[in-house]
Amino acid sequence: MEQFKEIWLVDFEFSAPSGAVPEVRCLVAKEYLSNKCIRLWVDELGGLSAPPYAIDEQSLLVAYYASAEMGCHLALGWPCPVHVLDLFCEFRTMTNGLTLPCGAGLLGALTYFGLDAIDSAEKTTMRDLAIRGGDYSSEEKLALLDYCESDVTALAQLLPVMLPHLDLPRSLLRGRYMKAAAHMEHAGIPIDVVMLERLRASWSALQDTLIGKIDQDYGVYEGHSFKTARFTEWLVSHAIAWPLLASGRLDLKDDTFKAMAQSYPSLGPLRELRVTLSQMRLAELAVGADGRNRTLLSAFRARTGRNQPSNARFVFGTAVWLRGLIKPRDGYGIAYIDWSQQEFGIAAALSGDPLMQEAYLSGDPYLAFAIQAGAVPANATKKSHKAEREQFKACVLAVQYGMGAESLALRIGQPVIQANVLLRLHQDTYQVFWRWSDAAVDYAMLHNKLWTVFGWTVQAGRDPNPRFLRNFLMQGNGAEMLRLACCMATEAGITVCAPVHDAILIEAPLEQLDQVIEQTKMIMAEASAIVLDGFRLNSDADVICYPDRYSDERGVKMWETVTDILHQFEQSTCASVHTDLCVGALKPVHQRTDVASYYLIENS
DNA sequence: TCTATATCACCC
DNA sequence: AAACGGGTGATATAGA
Repeated sequence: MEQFKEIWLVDFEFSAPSGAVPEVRCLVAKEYLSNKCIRLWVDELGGLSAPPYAIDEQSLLVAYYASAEMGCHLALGWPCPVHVLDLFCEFRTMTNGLTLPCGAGLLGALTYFGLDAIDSAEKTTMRDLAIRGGDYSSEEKLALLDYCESDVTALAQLLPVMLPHLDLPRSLLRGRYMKAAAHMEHAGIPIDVVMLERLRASWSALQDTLIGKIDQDYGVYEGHSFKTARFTEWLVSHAIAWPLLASGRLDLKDDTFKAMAQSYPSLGPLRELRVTLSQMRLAELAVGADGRNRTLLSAFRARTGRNQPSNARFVFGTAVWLRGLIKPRDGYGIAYIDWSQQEFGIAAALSGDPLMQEAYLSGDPYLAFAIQAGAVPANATKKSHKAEREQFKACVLAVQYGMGAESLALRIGQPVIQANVLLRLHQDTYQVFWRWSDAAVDYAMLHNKLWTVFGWTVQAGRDPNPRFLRNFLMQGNGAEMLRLACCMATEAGITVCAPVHDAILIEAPLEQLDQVIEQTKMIMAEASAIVLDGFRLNSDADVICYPDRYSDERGVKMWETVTDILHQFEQSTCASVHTDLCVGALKPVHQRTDVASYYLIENS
């Protein structure tokens, strides 16, 4: 800490409307060494082109949940500090895996260290005041500034208590990521808002249409709700025995439906309907007035250190077909760039298994594994041995999650004995990896913790899940790699729209797109080499140029289903409004009883 | 009618 | 007890 001449404890109050960048209300900054304090309301901040505190190489900014403070910097057009220490990140990694009585927020950290905390009711009141917006009386301004200062005071208490626990270079690396997170949260993902509005306008009617035709034959829906009681009646009247859960309720998993539909084909359409409706989730997608999907990434929220944005608000958390809403602005392109077989590569590098590394570097680890295991000839290709490759791929993924033979067998539709053979081949082929993996579990059981290369730590806790421990070093180090790549890319001035666990979405003007993609791929390779001590992972890019929209092959059918029905609606509306123009050209939607059944997706 | 719980489905 | 890692969230039903 001696390296810093100034240490600024900083807190902003702001509101963050859904999909928008933060609206700053006020700022309190206190210099830890001199106790100098700055309190400013937003009208005094707007004129500043940089923060009223030092942000150079010799200064440190300390905050709790610094992505918020950095987001305020960006909203104000201010540069970010060179060095950020985020006590939230540090508290998370110190206590990761423990159950905390008061959570991992500022109050939780204060409580954990036995420090005085303001009560959470007051916090809520003040937060509501910040969110309210509009005009503030001088009393309200004073109250909000006082509250803001109380959080800064809390930071001042927390810092000396936490400092002895910190590994500063690594802490600063996490702080660095909070800056990157703020940049990504600020950039957001470009959305086709016209299509979004069309979908929202017809959302309920779309579901009516989908349900309408199919449910005629079953009568198990009430409105948009599947009713178990009605389904039970239907089963009784058709003399079909249905699997039950331990609780005695019907087992309504899609897998069960799938299996039952094999025996009773009349169930097929109902299953398709249930699958389709389950993908109709759009509710809270957070899109700002400028058409960008912005939401809290919730950095370091997951036990593995991953980001954990809300699935409802974040377009990469919804059903894949809705990614069709992602569309670059005029003149721009976007690219989704992901590391190829990231976890396999991490396992190969960190375990030091030479055969696994060789398989990774071959470019097709799954096929390479099959060849190394002697299951296919050395000259086998993805085409010539498709089925075998699929099984070895499933086996690799199974191993990464600690899957057993029974589950793998179910997954690949093979007898358990075949799944056992595959798993045994993995153990025999990658012995070095298995020794490393076993050692990680043993270590965690003995010493109660594991950590990533940059010190993100998890406590095993009592009765830890050995499959979690086995997976942690791959997932946790994958998260490190992603964070580092996001830092490097945002610092290079690349517009990173979002991180997606093993991928990042970038945006650039069309004339620079190819170059930016190359640069990003280089950065991702570099980030992998830094995390994996020289081992470089490959990456693949999906490129989307205006006026195209993002499309994920897994969601194409559903996208077409929905947009086609949407067209029917809109044409029928058009027909009623402009009868002259449309007469004879269209049938009203209620006559198109084939629509729902025609467009429903097929069983996979 | 509201809330809690169980179950299920989605994402990487 | 189960045995697929990390998550969030919607929905149906049971219970207050």
